Amino acid sequence: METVAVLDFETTGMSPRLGDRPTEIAVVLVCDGRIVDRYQSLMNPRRPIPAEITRLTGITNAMVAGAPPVATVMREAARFVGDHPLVAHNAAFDQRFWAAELETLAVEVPAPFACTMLLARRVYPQLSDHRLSTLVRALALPRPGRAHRAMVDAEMTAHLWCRLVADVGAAHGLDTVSHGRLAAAQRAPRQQFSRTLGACAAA
DNA sequence: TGCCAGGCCCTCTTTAGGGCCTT
Repeated sequence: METVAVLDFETTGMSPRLGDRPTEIAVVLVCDGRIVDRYQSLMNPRRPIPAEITRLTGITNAMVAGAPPVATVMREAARFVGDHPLVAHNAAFDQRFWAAELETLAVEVPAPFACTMLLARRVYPQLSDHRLSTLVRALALPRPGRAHRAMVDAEMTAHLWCRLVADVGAAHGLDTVSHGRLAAAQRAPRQQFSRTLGACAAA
């Protein structure tokens, strides 16, 4: 049975290219439709957290002042993820920080990302928007705590991933829906989503 | 000085523009 690693970052801003860095990471391992392991840590970004981001996440400069350095936490997180394929909501965002920080540590990042936001746009086009909070509410998924903390968002994304796998399998008559199949189909044009899934199934 | 993400998607498009989504 395939295991995937669902991750979520809290950061000081939107772009590592502009100097933003992670303040917290959470990774949950999902196998056979359930969470089987968890990793979570605050980290010290060595730059101030803007007030508006503290208001959003609740993570303060005082909270990260005593946290381990980013490099230490990222090495631990990379070991925890191992070779498992990755999943995130709006994965382009988390992938940028994942790649940027691991690149500075000379750690290879071979695992591909699947994006629950791109997939949700394909699978639930009737919804008004595809924010994580909207999807959790619309699909009646578990909400384990305050949103915009890494572990809560990672767990909500994990539940969304499991629901997507189940719904795609049921809608397309597939016994198993792998990470690779969904990652390949998530960027297909909307009209070709089903055909791409079928092609991946036949391959 | 003033501005600064970026990839995807839709449409009043495709030689472009703007909304969505993450913090």
